[in-house]
Amino acid sequence: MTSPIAPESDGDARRRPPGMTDVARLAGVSQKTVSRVVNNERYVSEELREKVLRAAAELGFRPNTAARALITGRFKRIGVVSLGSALYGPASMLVALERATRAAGLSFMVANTPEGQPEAVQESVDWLLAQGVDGIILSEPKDEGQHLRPDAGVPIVSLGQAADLPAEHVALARGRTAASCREAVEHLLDLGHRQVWHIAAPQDWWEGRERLEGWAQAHRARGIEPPPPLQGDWTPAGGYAAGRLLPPEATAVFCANDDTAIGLARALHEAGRRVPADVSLVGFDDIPAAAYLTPPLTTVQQDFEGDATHALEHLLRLLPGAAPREATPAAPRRRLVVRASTAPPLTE
Amino acid sequence: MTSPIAPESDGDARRRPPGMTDVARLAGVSQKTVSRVVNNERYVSEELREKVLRAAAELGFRPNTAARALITGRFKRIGVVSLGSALYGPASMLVALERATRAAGLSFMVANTPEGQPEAVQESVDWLLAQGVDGIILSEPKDEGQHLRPDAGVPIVSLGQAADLPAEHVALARGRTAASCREAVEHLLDLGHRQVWHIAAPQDWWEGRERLEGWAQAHRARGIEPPPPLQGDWTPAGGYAAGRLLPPEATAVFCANDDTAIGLARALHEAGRRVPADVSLVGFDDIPAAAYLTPPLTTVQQDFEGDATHALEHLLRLLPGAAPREATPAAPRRRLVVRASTAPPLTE
DNA sequence: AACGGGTCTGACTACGCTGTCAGGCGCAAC
DNA sequence: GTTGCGCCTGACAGCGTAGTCAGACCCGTT
Repeated sequence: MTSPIAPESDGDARRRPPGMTDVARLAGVSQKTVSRVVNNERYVSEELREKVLRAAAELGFRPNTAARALITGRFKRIGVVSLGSALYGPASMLVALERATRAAGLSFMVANTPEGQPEAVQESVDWLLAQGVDGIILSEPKDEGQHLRPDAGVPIVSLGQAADLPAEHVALARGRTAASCREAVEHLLDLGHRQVWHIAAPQDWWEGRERLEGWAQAHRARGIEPPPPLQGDWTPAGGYAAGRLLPPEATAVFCANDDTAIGLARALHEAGRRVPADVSLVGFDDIPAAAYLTPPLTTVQQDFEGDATHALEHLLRLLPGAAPREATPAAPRRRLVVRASTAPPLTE
Repeated sequence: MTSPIAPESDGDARRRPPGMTDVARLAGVSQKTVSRVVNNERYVSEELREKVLRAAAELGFRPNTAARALITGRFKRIGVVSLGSALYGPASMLVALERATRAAGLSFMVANTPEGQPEAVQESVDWLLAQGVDGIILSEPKDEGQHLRPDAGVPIVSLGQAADLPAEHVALARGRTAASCREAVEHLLDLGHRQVWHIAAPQDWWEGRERLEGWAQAHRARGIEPPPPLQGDWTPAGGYAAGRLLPPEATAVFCANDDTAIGLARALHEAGRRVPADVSLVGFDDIPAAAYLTPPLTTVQQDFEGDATHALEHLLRLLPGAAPREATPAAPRRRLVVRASTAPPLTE
């Protein structure tokens, strides 16, 4: 700023970050050779390789992903559509997906669906496509993913059901959740309960529907008519509200998730009904707090890491140029964790 | 597949997505005009604009962000370094940051730090820089962010303390958490408790240190010597373990977070001590379950949305070409929510 | 009639990188 | 001595977009 006339003084000019050309000049090689070193291509002498690496380190060179993506047409990035929610389940799934993605050398971008908008999923997909992704995972547990335009141009897989997608784009086997729920309800029936009530998740979440379905299946398999389901909303508040509607003759309840069970437990406590003596409770998720509630909560433990890895591998298999991968090691498992919130019904 | 010899038949050839050139050809204009329309530049006649938009829609044109980033040098993307954790606090902050970022028209990329690695934060920052971001927010609540190389080339702001960063890169005022904690502890002292115990978070988290600091401050302000803090780890399990070490004379405990309080409550229950009659409990976070525990938990409610918006605006102000923004509307607030887990000590 | 300025449009170029291709070298096979 | 083939290197083109600049046109003013 000493000489107002000096054009673009070199001092504080916003200098662009170094490129391969700069590295090449410093190392005394061609730009293409730098490219080869950076990408670990064959046919570079050890001598030049080291010279290039030294020059790159000295300049603090970082390859420009935009330029690379422009020419290769690949972003090495996958997008995830998720409900914007800090609920334990969705949040854990996101963490697991991020871990799996990065382990695969890909980057990871989330788009949360604004709540309550009918076209929210399509909008998030568009957003991800606009940002540039090679594939999309719908972690969105609601139904809105059912109506996607088919012209995305990249593979899309769903963690659950999504009517519009071809069957091979559904990453996790349908009915898996239902089977776990069925097991949980059977545990209660085995204890001697005549029937098991259910505080359901919203039925426009497919995950919620599956949990209800498994609960109903367990009854029907034994020729029992399930009681009418109560309506929850995944939250403790919803569980509490539903709990106040629970009829006095109920002796066992299967909740759509642990948070619901917490709310229900509170409602029961206020009504003077003891858990598990008067009412047995089963949740779903095995949140960290579940083992430390009073009483500790019987629940179904999920395998988010396994699910995430499974879904990602499924997606990678659909990507162009996918190496033919061997069969997925093992389907993720869920298991019932029996704690003190379940007991046989009181014999009167 | 009918003719195995046909070289690259046009049918299923992976055709690249349409570009501005294709749109231009269809609309009968130059590529530059398409660029102008897409970017809402001035000096395009309404007639051409509509023709271009029609052509773009017909081809399903999506601007190529890689090419745009290549030429502008900006990615319109910010990165967030976070602990990979589904803990309520971190997860809520991520959701809030995503929302704020997208509202600002930017995209958003998370890098979770692998646990337990000393250089984890630097590594995540490098990862984000390699992906291409215009700025970075450290949501990482641990200390490892203190030793960042200064040559990032993009602005970095921290949600908390990070010794290496210039002061103006710390987005949230230091001591804010401490003040809230102090208020929580004062609530207990005001109820008549002689002293308040603390189950601390790990002290290599600055957030954990601040919570301990506020607790200690509340004592010292009244000339009381605080009891030695017990060591927790944010989890119910940690709270439970610490709770078993809580001396019998303790009548009030301030927990580093709600999960810790849940574990502590369990330990107290097993020891036959009632909450709040024998021991009062205060948590931190106001997780959704807090109001539905038995007893409902007194706790400090956070303002993740506010914090996220605040931090993002702080970052945007550091970006080159930042419009001079008016002062941030209002500092995010936290407030104490008093529920049934706190009461005066029993008068013996 | 000539001029100046605002409006509109397109040709050209550069961004940083990877793909393609050609060429030089050394070595073994004929 | 020639040929052929691996190994190594660099020149060149081009990915899809935005910046620059020149030019065409229209208008109102001198």
